[in-house]
Amino acid sequence: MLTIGTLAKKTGTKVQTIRYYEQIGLLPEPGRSAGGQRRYGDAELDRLSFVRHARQLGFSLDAIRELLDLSDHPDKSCAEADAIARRQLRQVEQRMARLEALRTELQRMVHDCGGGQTANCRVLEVLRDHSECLTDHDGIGA
Amino acid sequence: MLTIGTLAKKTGTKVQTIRYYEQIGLLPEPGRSAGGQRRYGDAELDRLSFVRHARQLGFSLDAIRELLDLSDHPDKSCAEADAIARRQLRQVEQRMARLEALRTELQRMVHDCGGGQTANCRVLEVLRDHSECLTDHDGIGA
DNA sequence: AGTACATCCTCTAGCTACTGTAGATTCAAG
DNA sequence: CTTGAATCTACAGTAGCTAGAGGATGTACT
Repeated sequence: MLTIGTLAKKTGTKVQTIRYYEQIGLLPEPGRSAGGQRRYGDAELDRLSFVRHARQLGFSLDAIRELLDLSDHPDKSCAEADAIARRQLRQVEQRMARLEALRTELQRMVHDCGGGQTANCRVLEVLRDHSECLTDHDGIGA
Repeated sequence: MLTIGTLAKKTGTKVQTIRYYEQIGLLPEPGRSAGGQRRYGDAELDRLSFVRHARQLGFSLDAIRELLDLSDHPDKSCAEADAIARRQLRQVEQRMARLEALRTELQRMVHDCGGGQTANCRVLEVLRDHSECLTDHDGIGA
């Protein structure tokens, strides 16, 4: 039986995050010690590892909820899990494309910066006037 | 003189977002009409455009605050603005590297999915067992 | 002048995915 | 039996907005 701290260490999760996952129903309520502290078994360890791994791959908690549900029903079709992963892949590719454009623009900004005074700073100039951009970036950072 | 709605349209910002920027001190309090509605001039339009453009390039509101401050003092050294932009560029490059790893992993997941039952679904298997990953992805989505 | 309707106002709450804090309790080692 | 680390609950806070309620204002038309 694992304490919440040990589980946290084993999965690279913060203790509070585990309690948060329990609160939002992503993890089941675990058993408790006589004194009321949470005690976990291997099933919970596996489930939390699954969640963390999916988070590292960028899946949202909602998507993970769906994946866990699929994982709990081995007779269901694989198609749904595949669809979720494909959706995730598309998102990742979109983010990469946006970042690519941002990188180009930022590189140009810092490259052109002569290091003089802000009055004619390239960085600020570009920010002031979008028309100076060579790329059409449209998304926010992510 | 522009109403908040017109300013919103011209800058591609939501009305609430403009009020939010004002609230957190990113935009100055504008003048008001007799009835108490906000009225904006060209200075505000420029400032908001600057903010939006920087946001599109992924700068945080805190970084934008710094950049605006530099922009307000044309005699200051350009070095700070350059440093902020370089920091941003580094972040973008880090995010890209992480996404690259995630994309590889996701591609492998969906490619290997045979479309059978979830019991032997490749997607779920990979999520269950990190050791099946070829890449070491460590960041969350962004 | 009256009326209809879009836009505006303030205020509050909600979103994602956590993270941090305070004050009290429990556990394990010596 | 004490000490100190870990745990408990509950609540507040983070970024960067977004949405809604309930009411006031602005403008165009008759």
